[in-house]
Amino acid sequence: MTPEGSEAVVGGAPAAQRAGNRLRLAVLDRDPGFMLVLSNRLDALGCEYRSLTAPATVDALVAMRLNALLVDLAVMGPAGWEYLERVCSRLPGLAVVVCTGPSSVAQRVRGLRLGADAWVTKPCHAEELICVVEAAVRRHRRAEMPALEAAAMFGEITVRPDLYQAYANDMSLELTAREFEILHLLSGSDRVLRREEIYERVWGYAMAHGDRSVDVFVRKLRQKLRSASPRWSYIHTHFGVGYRFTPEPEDAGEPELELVTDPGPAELDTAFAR
Amino acid sequence: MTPEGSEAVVGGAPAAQRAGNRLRLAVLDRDPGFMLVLSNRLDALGCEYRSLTAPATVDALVAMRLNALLVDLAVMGPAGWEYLERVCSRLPGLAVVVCTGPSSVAQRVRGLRLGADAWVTKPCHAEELICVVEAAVRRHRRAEMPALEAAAMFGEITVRPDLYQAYANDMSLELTAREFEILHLLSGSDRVLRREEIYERVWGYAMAHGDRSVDVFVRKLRQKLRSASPRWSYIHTHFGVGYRFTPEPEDAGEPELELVTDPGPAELDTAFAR
DNA sequence: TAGCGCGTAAAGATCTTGTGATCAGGTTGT
DNA sequence: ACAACCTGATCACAAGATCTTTACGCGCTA
Repeated sequence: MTPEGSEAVVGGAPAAQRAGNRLRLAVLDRDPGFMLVLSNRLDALGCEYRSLTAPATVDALVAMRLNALLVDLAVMGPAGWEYLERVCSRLPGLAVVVCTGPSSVAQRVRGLRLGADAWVTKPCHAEELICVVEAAVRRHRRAEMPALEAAAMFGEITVRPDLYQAYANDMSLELTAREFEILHLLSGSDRVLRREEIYERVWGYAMAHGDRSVDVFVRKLRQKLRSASPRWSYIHTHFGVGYRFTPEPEDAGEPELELVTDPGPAELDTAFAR
Repeated sequence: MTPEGSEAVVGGAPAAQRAGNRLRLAVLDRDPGFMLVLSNRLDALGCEYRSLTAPATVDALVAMRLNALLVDLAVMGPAGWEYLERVCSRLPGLAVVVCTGPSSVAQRVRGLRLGADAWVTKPCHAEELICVVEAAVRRHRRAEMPALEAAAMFGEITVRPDLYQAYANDMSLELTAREFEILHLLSGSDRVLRREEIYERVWGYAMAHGDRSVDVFVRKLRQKLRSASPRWSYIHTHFGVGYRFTPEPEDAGEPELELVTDPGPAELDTAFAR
């Protein structure tokens, strides 16, 4: 498994995944004719792609910042199944489409069960194949879409996705790229986010067991948030679960009437009663 | 099975959320043989499905609370395209799989571009078809996650899966992660749950013989529930069996006009009383 | 009434998180 | 190309919070 020439095509992309609306695809296949036809279609669509002739490591795939992976299992023989499983489990956010020669129902079922999003049998039309890939990517993207770039304000903090920065009283918090991504993710959701979830959506792949990266970044964020807006608290810990973002004024001393601070159950639009 | 989607909406509701992990599928097809084979597989998987012989309106589909729609475009003829487009655009959270007879590349491309998640050509194997549907749903679920877990109310208690917490009168019960998991599990099921069952579903592995952890947690839960909602009892012991969750007003002497909570005949402890 | 299951309570073990520091790798400016 | 600088990944440790285990006595069933 050689991570040949795995430098990312585009270096500067600050965001891991919000890179763009365009398809970023890697094709693992050794059929020159197939690649030629496919390349023509991909070029015509102005799609960024990279062709591989040997399986890339998971880390290499991460570095490529892909939306989708198109793979011919024949390239790897029996080891292909393991590879498919590893890629799908480590990169749950990556659309994986298998395009390979004649196969049995059992094989296709196995591939799909391992996490592949689609299975296309060769020979096939490039146009159709690309549609299948796009359909798979479309799904994943729907999750990212709501993270549009509208500025939002929480307490004294303003989050500016267009500037990749957050502010308090017109003063920048001087967040680094990753810090901002985490703040942006948290602030865009009013529920508790588990660490694994945060990691997966920011780093782009599954979190290793015992990784404390999220904690460390939350600490840095809290530090900067506190020094910019001392009277508010924003990121709340849910022990054993994860973190939740909600601007709350720091109850500084006098206990006023009740702390109705909990916005939770007040608005159960979807509550059921029995 | 008849297309009356009412039970899903009005009914005992808590089922709606618990079933969140399972596939809820509607099949729009007129081929009896196809349906027969497919039904067998779906039954074997314990999957909830509904078969339709005529296109349902978008609103009807919403009422069915589906994860996926499997459709044979042949049922509608040329109008099928328009239907496909409308369903896909109005219900972006629904996985739509087309399974129809022989088609041209152009038709398949059109279907996928209109928003279908996959296109399977008949004749096909039921097993494979279901895998394709599951792959589409799997991908979808990632995007729909936040909306899936709805809040639920029992007596004076509100359970908020999105906040990993329960409330009574806008006040948090301060449940720990594990306490919440158990309450969530219990409240989602009307029947008596054996200790082993609870343990296995919360801890994730089999309970050791003689382990009292479940009892201890039930005690803590009862304590917090009682102090937050003294006039109700929620977790009931079934001696020698396990526990059952049902909100019941504490009949402290005079029977006031209570909710329709009728403990009498409703006490049929069946698995389907809902 | 005897035996077992269950409620209750507390102490100890274990797991989580907060925090500061260090190290390696990449980026920027010259 | 080189070097200063910045960022992100890990580690170790401490403080808490939570979970498990154990013990005892009462209530339920037979």
